[in-house]
Amino acid sequence: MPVTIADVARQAGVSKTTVSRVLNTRGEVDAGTAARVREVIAALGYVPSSGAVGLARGSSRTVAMLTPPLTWPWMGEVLQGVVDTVEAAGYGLLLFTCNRGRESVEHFAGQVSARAFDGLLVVEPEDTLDTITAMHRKGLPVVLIDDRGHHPEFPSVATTNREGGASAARHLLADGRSRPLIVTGRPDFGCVRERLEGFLDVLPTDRVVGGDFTEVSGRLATERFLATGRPFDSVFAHNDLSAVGVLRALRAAGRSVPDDIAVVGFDDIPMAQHTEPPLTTVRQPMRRMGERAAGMLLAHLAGTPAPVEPVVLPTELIVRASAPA
Amino acid sequence: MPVTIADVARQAGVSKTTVSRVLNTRGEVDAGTAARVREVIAALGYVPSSGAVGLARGSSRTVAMLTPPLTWPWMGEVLQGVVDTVEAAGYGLLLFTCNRGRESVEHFAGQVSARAFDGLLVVEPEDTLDTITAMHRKGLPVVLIDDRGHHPEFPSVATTNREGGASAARHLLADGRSRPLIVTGRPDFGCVRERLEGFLDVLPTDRVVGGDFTEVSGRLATERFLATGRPFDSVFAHNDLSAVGVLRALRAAGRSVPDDIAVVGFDDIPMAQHTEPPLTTVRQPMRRMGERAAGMLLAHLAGTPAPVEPVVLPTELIVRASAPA
DNA sequence: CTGAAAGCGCTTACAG
DNA sequence: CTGAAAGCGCTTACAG
Repeated sequence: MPVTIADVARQAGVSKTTVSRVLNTRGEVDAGTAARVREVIAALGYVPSSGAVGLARGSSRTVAMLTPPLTWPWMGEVLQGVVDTVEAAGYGLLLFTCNRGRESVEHFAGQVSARAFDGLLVVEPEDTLDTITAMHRKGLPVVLIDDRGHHPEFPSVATTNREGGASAARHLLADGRSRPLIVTGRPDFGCVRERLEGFLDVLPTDRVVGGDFTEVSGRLATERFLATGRPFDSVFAHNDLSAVGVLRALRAAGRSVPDDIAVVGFDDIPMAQHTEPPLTTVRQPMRRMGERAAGMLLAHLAGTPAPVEPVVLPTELIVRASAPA
Repeated sequence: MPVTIADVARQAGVSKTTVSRVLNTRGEVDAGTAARVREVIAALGYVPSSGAVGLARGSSRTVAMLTPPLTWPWMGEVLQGVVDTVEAAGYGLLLFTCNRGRESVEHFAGQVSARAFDGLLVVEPEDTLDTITAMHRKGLPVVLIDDRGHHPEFPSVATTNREGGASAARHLLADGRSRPLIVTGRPDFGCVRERLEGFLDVLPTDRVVGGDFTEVSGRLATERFLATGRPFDSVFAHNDLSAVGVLRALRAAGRSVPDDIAVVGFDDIPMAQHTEPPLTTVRQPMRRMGERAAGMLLAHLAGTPAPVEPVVLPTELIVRASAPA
């Protein structure tokens, strides 16, 4: 039998109303009374039932997060940033991935309708965008962490993809590399276009081959380009995973990195430190993006409306052996 | 204004009791009445408020998970296994990491007392073990995913560390390697002792150096051992991260892998496929461990008590280039 | 088969 | 400064 507000009230010789008041630190309580109530609370180890509080107040002090597969190499950082921020605010975090298709989307939608949480954080919505849009229109506060598309309807957090691409180009240029090969991600992603444009602004080239962010695609793209015999002295891969494939293809072809070819990736996933050679890359501040998005959502719930314009956090070039300074 | 059970009752011309009965599919409702109520529910898009249901029933249909830092390379798999299982059961998953010391442990403890969830999954409890034990004694169902220590008080899921160590030894032996070096993890972890014992049973050696599961420790341990000049033809590292350090030290010393030295790790983190050469390793079924632990907790909540003995899932040797067959 | 009423544990006008 | 009462949206004996 957990202790309830009624137990505290009885024990302290006051009404439940008064206990509730000291709980919620409303000023209108006699200092002595308040002290006595607080003692009883401590003595009994009383903690208000979150369900009951939620029902009475009409909010749950819980936010939800909807993510792509958690095995993506940078999800850990994003999640950790979100969890830390949400925990620090005294909120709970409900996690959904909708990894199992329709059924899981429905379960998720059900939780929304059941008012199980007050706000929602979404990472890279893909096939859930319609569902989320509908929820948002019905009044659910939503913040996106999204690089792929631009959804002006939602507050969002992104990163400086364009400047990130430019920084990669400047780095290669400073090292005297003038004939880069670019291995892109899927061209329908906004981040891919921005990374490409930023790079091309600084270091124009027509050596551009398409990939899809997987290691295999990086390897194949490199092999295909090598087969053409066109010379190149560096590679800018649009994410680290495909850069790993690039490194592998270059090694298999007997090209030395960075002596023959310098390689720069994007993301700075944990693996980037451990490739051979370690990968120079444009770091996305995933943890800070998570913190920031969570902060915006929490602020919104507290009454501060989220910014209309996307919040854009800076990338940072991390120089390692695959493309030294 | 979300629609409530009262709206449905009014619209269908029945009492809230009856609506509740069809919601919870209790048999004692006239088929026609039930059908009518169901129509109204669909028409109104009614979903019961989870908070109100929880309060009335005294349970939340939510489980919590307490994890080490989410940036650990295998946490994504565990989490995904848990999320999938929990979602499929129609439960919510509340995520805690207690990453910020005392304060976050207190927040977590508060949520427990607030009965925000019905059961708890814990991954590798370290400094939270006391807190968890106390909660468990007060009646909170708990399942551990834990390799490190053995806590007979809790139901738990682990993996065949001993057999995993043995399989690594058999693999090396079959390849004609008879002088292994072992780079261990922290000796106070149960999994480390088991991996060591399993290996030594098959392939005894006194070439054992201590590490702590980090890449740096693997590198330093290897460097130190190389400095002694003692010959060895293979390395068994107690986890993949330290195996990455081993590979690096060997390369720096000009030893070829696997020609001079074969290397076997443990875990099969994503990075293991991308090292140079790719890492042969003993795979822990992290996702299935997550699924299984979640399944046990859910079953317990549904009335099937969890097994007293730890559930032990099999490891699997993954052969790659660092120690070919 | 169905409903009125009490209860889950809180909060919040309202009155004093 | 304090309390009685209603209400949040459900479920569940109890009675019929």
